[in-house]
Amino acid sequence: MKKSVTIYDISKKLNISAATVSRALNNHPKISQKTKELVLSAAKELNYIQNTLAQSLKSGKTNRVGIIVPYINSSFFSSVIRGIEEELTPHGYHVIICQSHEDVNLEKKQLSTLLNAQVDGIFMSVSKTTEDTKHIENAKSKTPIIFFDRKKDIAGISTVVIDDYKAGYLATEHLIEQGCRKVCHLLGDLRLEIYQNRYNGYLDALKDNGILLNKDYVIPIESSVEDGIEATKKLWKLASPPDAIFSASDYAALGVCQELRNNNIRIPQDVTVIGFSNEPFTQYMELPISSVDQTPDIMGKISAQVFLEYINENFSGISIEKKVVLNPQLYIRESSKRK
Amino acid sequence: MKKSVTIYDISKKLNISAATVSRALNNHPKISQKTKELVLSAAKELNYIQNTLAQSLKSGKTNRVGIIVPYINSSFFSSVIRGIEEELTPHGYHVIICQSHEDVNLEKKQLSTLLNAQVDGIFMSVSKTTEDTKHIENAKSKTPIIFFDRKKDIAGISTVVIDDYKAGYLATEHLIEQGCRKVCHLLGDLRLEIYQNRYNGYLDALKDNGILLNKDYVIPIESSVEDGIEATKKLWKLASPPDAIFSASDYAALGVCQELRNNNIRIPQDVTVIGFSNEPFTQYMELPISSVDQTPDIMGKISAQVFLEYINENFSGISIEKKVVLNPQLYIRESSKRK
DNA sequence: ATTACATTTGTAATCGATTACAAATGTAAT
DNA sequence: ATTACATTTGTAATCGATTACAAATGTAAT
Repeated sequence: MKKSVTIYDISKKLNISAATVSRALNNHPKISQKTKELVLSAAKELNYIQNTLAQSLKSGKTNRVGIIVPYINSSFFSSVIRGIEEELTPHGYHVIICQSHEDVNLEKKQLSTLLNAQVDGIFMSVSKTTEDTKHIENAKSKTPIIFFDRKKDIAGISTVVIDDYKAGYLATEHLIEQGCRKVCHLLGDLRLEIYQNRYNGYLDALKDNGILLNKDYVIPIESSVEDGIEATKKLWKLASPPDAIFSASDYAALGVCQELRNNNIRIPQDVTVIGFSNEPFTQYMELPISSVDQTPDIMGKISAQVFLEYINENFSGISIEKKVVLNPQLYIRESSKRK
Repeated sequence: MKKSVTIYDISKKLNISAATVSRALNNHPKISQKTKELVLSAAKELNYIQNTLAQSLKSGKTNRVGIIVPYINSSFFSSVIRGIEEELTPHGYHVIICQSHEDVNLEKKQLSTLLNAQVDGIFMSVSKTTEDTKHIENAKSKTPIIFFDRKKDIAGISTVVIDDYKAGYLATEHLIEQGCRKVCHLLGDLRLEIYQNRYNGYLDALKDNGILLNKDYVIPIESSVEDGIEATKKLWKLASPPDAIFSASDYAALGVCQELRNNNIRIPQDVTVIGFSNEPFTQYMELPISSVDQTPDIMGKISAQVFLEYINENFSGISIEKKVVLNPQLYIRESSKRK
């Protein structure tokens, strides 16, 4: 380690006290203009870098927030992150991004790393394997936490999510409106609320349109191309294959489309397909895939705003948890457009 | 801010000194087993969290490294990040991810934020707009820096890259081997070395195969679907349109395929296409697109190893910069396979 | 009981920056 | 020159954890 330049080095050089240097660097009003200029130029000359560790230790504020997501390489999560960044950067915060890789143990580790790093707040979307939430409830007493998208019901934690129920309802209703009656659903991992809600939306849309649920038409999947292919194979072994597929995952919807094409089943004439998340590839396909957009940029921005409000409220002693629910946006493309 | 529990709280509770508490928590050999157990259980009871700010301030080591990438939502960069993480996490490091969004000013900011955060090292891939590198040379004297993929030539900075020249050469050669003679190149931003190298590989592969360069066949693009479409339009206005396209970007290659399909030009019969980066969508297309894989996971892992070696060497006083060059991998798919 | 030594714990300084309070210096009026 | 006040700077404690060195305590032999 290179020994770093401190305010003492500056103070020695200028024959003034470290306190004065500190004040000059922070543009304290009671320091004369002349001294400020001297200090600033000396700091530049010595290539001084403020040690934020020491500063944060003193102030109890790090101006750092943490974000824990299952993984960063999806359009959805990286867009939320960008939204949070864009909202917080102007307020002087900087963002630490951690991945849980869908593993609750890693999530615990990341959480405690962030707490150790004394972040001023944590944004998180829980992993699939997060069932017990003690680690989160525990962290809550140390620093404000905000859930986005994938939440757990914990008192005192604000949440920003989309209306997954409505999204599931609208997607299903859209397929029915295209003339489909045998609508099936590729169901996401029920350990996550979002998938339960999308499923509930699907169920109610069927009911409201007088369609009886066929349990064979509900197939649990992971969010992968392979699972989409497998699900399709299963469905077309049924006596009566479906004429519409609402997938809780874009990747699975992609697998569906591949498998249908391989079997010369036409989309959307024979089967309509809609996915979820509006991943960029859905619009790039030769046959663009319909999908539900979760407005991740807005989700990020609003999460950040909720955090900032919390920080301010907390100074004045108030502190109410917020529950923000955003509207999903359907993107209807060729895969489900029969007109 | 909630006031945090410190070792003093524990020491008061147990009527021992803070020094003993500190030693017990760090499993110091000269502390009796009984005391260690007492301290550990008291710490648990009080919900004690070690303040790494104070610890790092004392030790001069933060066990934190920074990564600066242009953006995180590409398969390439998120895979490199994951590679670095997987290699460093077992060594107790944790990773701060920053995005420059291709903006040198933001890059400067992120760099100084990381320096202020006293990271033990910085991994970076420079932005497109980084021409002047003073900020990086400056940072170099504060903390070890490692370039991956997008580097600048700065003495004393280790680099881990793929052989982009070879990649360009192999991709072009592959298209020629398929029987194509009118091979064109969608050229990336020349402010980045990687694109210059890919271009040079293209040029030499042409030359070695006795094909004269047609300057109309080299079209500068940004890495986007739109630019791929535009480039294709330009190319097919030529008297003699190409029969092969080597794109320095997968997204542009995708645009090419879309535009060709819209004009009923067959791939690979009429035109062969190969992209670059092996983004997941290339294999998911109905007509899968050939691409060059940059082995980002390996790039990440090796970058991390170079860092760890540096840290160790530095303790023994040695310090040699390393230049690692990885081999690109061609993934030949339908878009360029004429057999 | 005394001594010699090993084991365990405490004292106090330190990392770098901040800030309440005190002290020093400057300014203007008499 | 003295006084009263304003402006500027310094002293010293502090944030939380670590550690060299010193001190205290325990153990075993005489």
